[in-house]
Amino acid sequence: MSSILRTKKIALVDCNSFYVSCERLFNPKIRRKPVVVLSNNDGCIISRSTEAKVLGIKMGEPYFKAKDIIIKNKVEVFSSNYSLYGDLSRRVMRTLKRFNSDMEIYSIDEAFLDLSNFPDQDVEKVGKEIRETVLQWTGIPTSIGIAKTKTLSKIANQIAKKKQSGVTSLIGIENLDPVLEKIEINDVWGVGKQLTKFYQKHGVYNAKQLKNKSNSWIKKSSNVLSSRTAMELKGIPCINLETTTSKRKSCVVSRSFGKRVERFQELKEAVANYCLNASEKIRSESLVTKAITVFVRTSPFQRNYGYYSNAKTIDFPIATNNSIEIVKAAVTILEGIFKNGYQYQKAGVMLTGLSNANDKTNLFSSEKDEKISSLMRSIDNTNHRYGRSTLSVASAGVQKRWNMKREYSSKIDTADFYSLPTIRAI
DNA sequence: TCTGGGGTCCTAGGACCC
DNA sequence: TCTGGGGTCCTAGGACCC
Repeated sequence: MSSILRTKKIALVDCNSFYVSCERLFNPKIRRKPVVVLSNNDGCIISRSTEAKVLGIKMGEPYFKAKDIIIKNKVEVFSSNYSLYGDLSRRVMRTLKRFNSDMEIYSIDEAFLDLSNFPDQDVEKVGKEIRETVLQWTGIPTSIGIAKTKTLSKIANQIAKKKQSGVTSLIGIENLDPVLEKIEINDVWGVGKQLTKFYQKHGVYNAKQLKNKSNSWIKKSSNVLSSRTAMELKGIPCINLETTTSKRKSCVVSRSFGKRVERFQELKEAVANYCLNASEKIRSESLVTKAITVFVRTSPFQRNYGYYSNAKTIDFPIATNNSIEIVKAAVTILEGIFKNGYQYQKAGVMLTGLSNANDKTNLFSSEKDEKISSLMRSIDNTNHRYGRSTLSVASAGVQKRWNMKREYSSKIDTADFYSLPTIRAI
């Protein structure tokens, strides 16, 4: 049959409690215990094992609020270790690529696969094979949902999470209404807090009800994104698989401080460090930036003690990825927005209007530029070999009292050969 | 007294995602 | 006492132009 008549079959592979699973890989003692992983600065809970979810610990909950439950139930706590998670993520994605299907890496722990080339009746079996392979090769457990559209595969995935087999296919089911009826509106992909409120006001409480709303009503009262979501619930693909990794459009580096910061000098050091980090990132992707924004703010949770938040942007005359130039601009902005007498909690830099460094319009125009560019290259190489910030600029400082809090780090580095886990063949 | 209308481009802010 | 970080896209509204 022609490919036009063939149904789309999209699989969503999602790693279960990904960060927790990563930590468990290197620490078998916590396999069946409740475990949570904290965000930067040990601020919030961002990954929970099933056992931790059962205890009522909420996603995104501030750590200090959950501390009572955590201590009482001897929950294992970890500070986040992004280089470890990133490394394991790459291993999972490499394994998925072996299945030779079109693939979109959607986030650190999720990927969509196009399984349209398999016959309808085979996809569930294929799903199980993928799941077993990933588990065996990387040690990471996944859930897989398969359906005609991305939005439906998200729903299939939610169902798969609750099943022993970890795989759910909605392919070949004539009437999905009984399934969609059980999915609360806020659990639909693309429906957040605000839309949930809006839909509920209009009597839409589950996925089936949204599916049955008229497209024109949705478009008129919300926007095209919402109408796409509803179409996808009907089984009509509107959101394509993004198989080519397009270049990013912006780059943000921001951190909350381990301690409140009041002095300009310390703020300047922090911002300079974020700039070095961001410019190195865009250089590694051969990008240049058109503008930089710097922002500072005090804690939004203590608005009564004098809240202050400000941001400003500077445009570069010529798009650049030169650390020195970027730090200079950032410091200029900071001088403009810094105010004495506030306890700053967070600062960040944002590089926007990114474009390809090799574009004709961005060509280096002078010998001096060529020198700077080669200087940047050698800084990056040295830092890569001897660890970040071996080479830095003067304003970046050395004390870093504002640095993050990470009390519960597992200190596992997969670049260190001896901490690699051994995966047994089953 | 009374002051058009429509197009384009840009930006800030909001909403969403993981 | 203690509340993450990094993205994308859309829309409304202002500036500007003819």
